[in-house]
Amino acid sequence: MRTSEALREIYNRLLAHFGPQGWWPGDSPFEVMLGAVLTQNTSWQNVEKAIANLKNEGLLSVEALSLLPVEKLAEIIRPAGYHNLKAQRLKNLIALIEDQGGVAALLNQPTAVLRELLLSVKGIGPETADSIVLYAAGRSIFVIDAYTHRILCRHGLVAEDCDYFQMQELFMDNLAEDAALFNEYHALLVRLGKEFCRKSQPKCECCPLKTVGEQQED
DNA sequence: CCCCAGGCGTCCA
DNA sequence: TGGACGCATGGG
Repeated sequence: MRTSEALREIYNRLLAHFGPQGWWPGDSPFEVMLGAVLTQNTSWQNVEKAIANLKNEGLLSVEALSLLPVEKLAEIIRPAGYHNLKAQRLKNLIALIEDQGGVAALLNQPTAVLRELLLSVKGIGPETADSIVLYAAGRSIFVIDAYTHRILCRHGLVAEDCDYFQMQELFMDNLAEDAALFNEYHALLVRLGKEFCRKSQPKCECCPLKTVGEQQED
């Protein structure tokens, strides 16, 4: 089975099994950007608490967060974990947004420029940058995360040492360039990961993908 | 008690 | 260039 066919088959099965995921969970591009930083190595459940705190404090704006001392911000986002680290990272992101003339102006930059601007922020790496490019700006870039890596490895589609950009190329070289497809695909991989492919479930039994790439039928 | 979660920067060989 | 480590809260 060719790679492009296998990736399509995986997508079709995930969509049939789970249905559309409606990502990203967030009410605005700005909230998506904050969530992308807050969810670094952290369960979304904890991120929701931090975002709820920000909303309750009326801090879900560039202006409010810009004026807020980093120590205060850290306390408010404490449930998301690494709060001191993430408070500074959010501040760094806010500084970029202001420097670029606001959220809309930043997100309207050409995709490659936007990506480089985000990566220039201390505390924003490939996954966080790509999450913002795809889910806040709506550009067709494929987001890779720990679940994606684990799923691809466990199904023998990539080697264990396959890095972020190799996995990203795997998807982007073998799928139509379609932001809606990339959006749903990544969300479905995370859904699959949460339910069937956590570290504590090494067998991946009952996984809806278990025969993809093999010759046998279901 | 343990392990783990939608990463990233730093340090060191 | 790449592997180990710190960062930290909350759930199972």
